[in-house]
Amino acid sequence: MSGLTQRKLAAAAARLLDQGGQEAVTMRALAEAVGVSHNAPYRHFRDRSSLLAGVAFHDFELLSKAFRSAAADATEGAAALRRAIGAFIAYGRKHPARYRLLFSDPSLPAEDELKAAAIAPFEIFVRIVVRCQQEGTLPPCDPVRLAGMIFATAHGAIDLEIGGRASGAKGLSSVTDTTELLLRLLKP
Amino acid sequence: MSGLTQRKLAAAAARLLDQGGQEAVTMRALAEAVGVSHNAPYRHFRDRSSLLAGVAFHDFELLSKAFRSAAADATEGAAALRRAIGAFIAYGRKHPARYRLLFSDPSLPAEDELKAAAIAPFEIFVRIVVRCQQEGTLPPCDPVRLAGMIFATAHGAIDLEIGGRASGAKGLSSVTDTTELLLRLLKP
DNA sequence: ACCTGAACACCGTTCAAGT
DNA sequence: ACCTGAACACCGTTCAAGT
Repeated sequence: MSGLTQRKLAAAAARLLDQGGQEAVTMRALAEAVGVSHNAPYRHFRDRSSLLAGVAFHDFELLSKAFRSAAADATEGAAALRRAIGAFIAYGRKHPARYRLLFSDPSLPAEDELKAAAIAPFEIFVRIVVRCQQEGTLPPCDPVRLAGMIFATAHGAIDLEIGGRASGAKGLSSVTDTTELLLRLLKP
Repeated sequence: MSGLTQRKLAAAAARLLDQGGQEAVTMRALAEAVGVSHNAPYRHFRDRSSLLAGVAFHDFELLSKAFRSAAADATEGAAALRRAIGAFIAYGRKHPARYRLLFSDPSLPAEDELKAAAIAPFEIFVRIVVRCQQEGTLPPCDPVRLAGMIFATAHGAIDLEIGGRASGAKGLSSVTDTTELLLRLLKP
């Protein structure tokens, strides 16, 4: 697991996702990008689906790191929450195809290792929400549900934007606007 | 436009989406489902992408109708809002692949006719939000932004659920829970 | 006008064979 | 152990030809 060639392949797949989206990630384009024969990737990944799972695993850890930094760098919970949401939005905008792979694509395999990596960022997010509740900047209620709700709003706004569904007429012109409005109205 | 065979093809495509998701909708499977040669669909749709656009157009109108019914059948704005959100959730759960096609898929073409159909349900949704504001069951602020925010939350929760990202640990076990929590916390 | 079969350039994946 | 070329069963799409 995770030998050098394997990591090189996953990195190349991430690049293909950024450049041309899901459909650009063909096993053959990947092989060519790395400079091997069209079927060599099968030595390192069972199939296309588990290659994408490898990219997703890496990126979930990346987001965990970003959320941890947000929590550590801010002195107040409210600031930590805004930084975490900001990192989430920035990732979605910079890497739309990878974002969808992580948070939307229903074909992503449900392996235990990947599921654990997927839950990690959310758990950090919950801890930030708890801090806000202790500070009194978020209402007192079940923190997991509250975090889930805020997370769903951010995800929905990001997904609508990168899917091109957030025309001005929809009041979703800015993802930051949407999440800011939510946080403002949630203030107790 | 919209001859009999064309509508039969779009209906068959919707069925394929429901049964096997995006990847099951191949021009060849579609042709077989309707009983014509593998390239006959090209007489009615420019390509696969515009076939999917045809399905999306039909479903946007379906949702507009559902939202209009929600608005008409309820005597109070708050009830209308819950019915509209309920219809939105029910559609997403019953037709996940079609839901993603309408609200997530970035490859959906950006034709004017389709964009108009896509905005229609949201405009009805905004009017319901305005009614809630007049009743005092939603806070007074820019209604389009508020509607956009509620819509984003519902979409995010639905998308996470049909993508299999809403394990219990995420506090997103029930989409209805998430939207209910939002509406409860938004009550002025 | 509408449909057909053949064809082209792609795919993912497998397999026997090489070093 | 790792890579290769050939092959298979699929795709979307085009085109010349039929009625």
